[in-house]
Amino acid sequence: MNPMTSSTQGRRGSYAVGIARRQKIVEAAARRFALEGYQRTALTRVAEDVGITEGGLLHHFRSKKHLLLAVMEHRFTAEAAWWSRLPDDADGRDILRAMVAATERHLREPGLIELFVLTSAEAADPASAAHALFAERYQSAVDELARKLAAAMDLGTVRADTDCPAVARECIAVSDGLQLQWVISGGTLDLAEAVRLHADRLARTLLPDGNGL
Amino acid sequence: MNPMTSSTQGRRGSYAVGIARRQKIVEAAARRFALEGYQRTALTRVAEDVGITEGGLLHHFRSKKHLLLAVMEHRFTAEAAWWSRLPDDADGRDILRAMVAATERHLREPGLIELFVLTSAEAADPASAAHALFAERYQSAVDELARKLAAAMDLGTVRADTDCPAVARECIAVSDGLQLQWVISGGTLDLAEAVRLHADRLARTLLPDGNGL
DNA sequence: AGCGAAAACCGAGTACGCTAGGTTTTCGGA
DNA sequence: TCCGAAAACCTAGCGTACTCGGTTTTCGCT
Repeated sequence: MNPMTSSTQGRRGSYAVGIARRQKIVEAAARRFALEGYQRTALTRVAEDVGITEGGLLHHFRSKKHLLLAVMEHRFTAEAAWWSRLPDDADGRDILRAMVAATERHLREPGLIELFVLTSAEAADPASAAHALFAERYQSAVDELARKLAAAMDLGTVRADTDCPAVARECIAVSDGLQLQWVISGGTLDLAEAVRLHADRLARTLLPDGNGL
Repeated sequence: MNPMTSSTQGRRGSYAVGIARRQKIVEAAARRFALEGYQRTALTRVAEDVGITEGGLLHHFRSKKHLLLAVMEHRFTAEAAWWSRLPDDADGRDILRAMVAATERHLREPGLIELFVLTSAEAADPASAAHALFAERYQSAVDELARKLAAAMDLGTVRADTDCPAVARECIAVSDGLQLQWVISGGTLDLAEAVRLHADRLARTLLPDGNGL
């Protein structure tokens, strides 16, 4: 998965010092970004935190955006791991409830949603590195959710006439869109409740019994 | 509404040259941003376009972000004007159809969605100028939509047990979230169709006849 | 008409993101 | 063990966003 952590035949690969350094940098950056915001953190400060020069830091991460991306990549893998814990034979109601639970999880990690919104904007530029990562992340997120919905449909816990990929896309769109409204409201909006209301309404058209959550 | 366009007693206000200049600047910036992207446009280029210095430009717009904001403000007023054309006695189905029509409108304006996503991210910072504007815009957008839904409910074209503000928030969240997925997909995703599918599903729980669009 | 205050604009300087090239350090293999 | 190639790191310099004075232009008011 990661070609930098172990030497490939022919190529050299990273040294032990480099790997350790990169880890320190990501940790320091994550701390600074959450504390004082992405825009307001200077690369020099992060470099100072780990005891190297700005130029030295740029050797490991080609740009400030690449550094932000590395921070986000950590979060994404953690998120994917959490979702994979939802069993494949989960019924329709379980899946919708997981959407709400995921939102509650996000709310417990301070600064995460802000960083997510920021990276999203960066990914809008097709030339950026974030673009590729986000494109892949969204694809797999939608696919994974659609797959679980389709499995539930096979088991009869989701109505047979459901457009699973479309519902999956909608769920993720609602999650992202409401997160945006949440940050802009300054945390005033009851994000978890808003997601719950959507999932509840969705349940009434999706589940065979026609009831909510 | 705009204290700069007309002289208030005591204060001086802008000069005619200044107002004309600002307009030229916003036009030039909008062109550049759409053409070569926000990040890649240098303020100096925009200043050159209108025949002044970078310092001169910064006199009118305190920062590059403020300039972006001015561009977006134009779009927002145009958007609000479009929505106000939807009559107050529109029935539930009309309102949902308007959501789809609005999306199709956005798709016809190149670069607009990218700029929107970008400004959203900026607005995540409570200290930024975009924050205030977006907070206000979202509030009025949600309120306006909720109001129209409530009016339709009074006329019996939307089910009586509908949580209008929640539905309004959801519609806007879906729109924003899908726009994000659209830019990240590089325009591959059929945005209008995705919005239509959501509106259709919503119609089946919201409208008294229980049919789609 | 023309005074004067505020707007409009310029120019120099700063901080930061980033590039280019050179120097030092690491560490696999002879 | 120690050679040397690649990684790790630094220094110098450029472009850009932004600040801070100072200078010029506008235009309401007498």
